Amino acid sequence: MPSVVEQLELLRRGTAAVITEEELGAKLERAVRGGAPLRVKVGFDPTAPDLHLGHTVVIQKMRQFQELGHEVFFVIGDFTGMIGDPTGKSETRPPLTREEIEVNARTYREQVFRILDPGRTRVVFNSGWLAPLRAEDVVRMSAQVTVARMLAREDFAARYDAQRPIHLHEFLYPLFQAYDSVALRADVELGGTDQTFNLLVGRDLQRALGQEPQIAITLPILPGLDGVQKMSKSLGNYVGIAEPPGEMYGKLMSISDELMLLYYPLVTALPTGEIRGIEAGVRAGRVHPMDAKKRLARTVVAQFHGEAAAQEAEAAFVRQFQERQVPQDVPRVRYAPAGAAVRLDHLVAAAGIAVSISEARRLIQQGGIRIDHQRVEDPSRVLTLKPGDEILIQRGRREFRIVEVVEPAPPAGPAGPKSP
RNA sequence: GGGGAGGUACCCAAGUGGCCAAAGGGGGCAGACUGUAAAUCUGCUGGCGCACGCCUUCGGGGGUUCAAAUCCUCCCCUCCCCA
Repeated sequence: MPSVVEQLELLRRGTAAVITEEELGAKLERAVRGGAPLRVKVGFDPTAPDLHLGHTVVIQKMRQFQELGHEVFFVIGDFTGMIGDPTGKSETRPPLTREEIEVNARTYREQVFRILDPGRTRVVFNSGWLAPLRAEDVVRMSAQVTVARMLAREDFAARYDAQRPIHLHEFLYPLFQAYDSVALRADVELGGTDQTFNLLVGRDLQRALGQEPQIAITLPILPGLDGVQKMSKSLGNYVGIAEPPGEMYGKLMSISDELMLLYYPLVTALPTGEIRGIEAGVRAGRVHPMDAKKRLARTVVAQFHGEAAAQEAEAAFVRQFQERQVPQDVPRVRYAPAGAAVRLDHLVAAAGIAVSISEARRLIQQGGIRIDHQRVEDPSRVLTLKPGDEILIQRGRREFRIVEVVEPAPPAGPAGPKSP
């Protein structure tokens, strides 16, 4: 195990706060001497079926602990998931069902080992110790925190001020999370800066129950692709770590230059010096921001899919968006028209590229649709189709669909239910 | 337990009998500009019909009216103040 100084140096990197560094040093000191590795805990709500880049900021820190020889506990909050973490939320979350939690937990597990070392990760479910708690235990825990302190939390305060509901059980969330630390005898808990309060409650509860308090390490929250709100699945501004390389690459290329510079230190493992160099180059105009962004996208894709896939994603990106070529893997849709004559708007809707005929009409009228590379403007235009025809439909710049015309369906009617 | 304020489309929010498929903003989509940038500008943003037409939608049910998001009634939900 590396020296305390070396460990501290690495672990401190990229963090928002370490509460407290002295205590962390002391714990590391003991670990180095006695050899007992630190017990590092991170909790995840099994709400999002997809892990995204935002999660990886924390997961990469977990990985560092592992590399230093410590033990990492990946806590799946299957019990607390039924409450729903109110952190940062402007309203009560709907509770998850047992089944949803199980499905989500499984996907979590699959995804997290793209980064973590399975050999040094203990995946645990907090229902294991939370479900058996007695009312008495809950009462005792609740006595540790005052309502005023809860209301000091910005998210709760905001809701309170806005006269929005805050349900009593939401107050229990930080407590239960804190109890996870007690149950695991955690030495360290990691989380985003929005978790600060919860992590601190963990320290309080441990102290109250006679344990040495954990070190709370917070990491910056990764902004979403919009650059405004934090990255989250439900806001749709995310890059999932299980997404195909092309998707990932494309999403990263669409972010603003400012955001790109912010992403570099948070989502890549590139050496600090190198990142500084890129930033300086961009700011001085020596490096074209687009090239810097391509590098970011390539680096991230390579992290999850390998170097080859990253190269391929970049090549495909250049072909499709810079050279304006049609991508190779255009989804194909079979279409059985009711007759030989088909109106454009119907065709576009049937291809699944517009959600309704009305939407198709609007898109066409606005010049957003190309048929076989030709922009079309009259939604009422009639095409004559025969089985075997193939039509390339393009919506905007990034959506393509190839419609294969097949034998007209029997009487039933047109309707082109397409494959997913 | 008493008093008061509310529930409008994806979100926020106007609208208090017909001119309301419902102002405005956000978000989203498309177009222009570009580096798929971002920012900005323009258009669109319930469904079905080519269309001035029809259908569904203002917490839920029932009612008044030629006509309801708007009036009445019952129910559900939220917030505030007092106890």
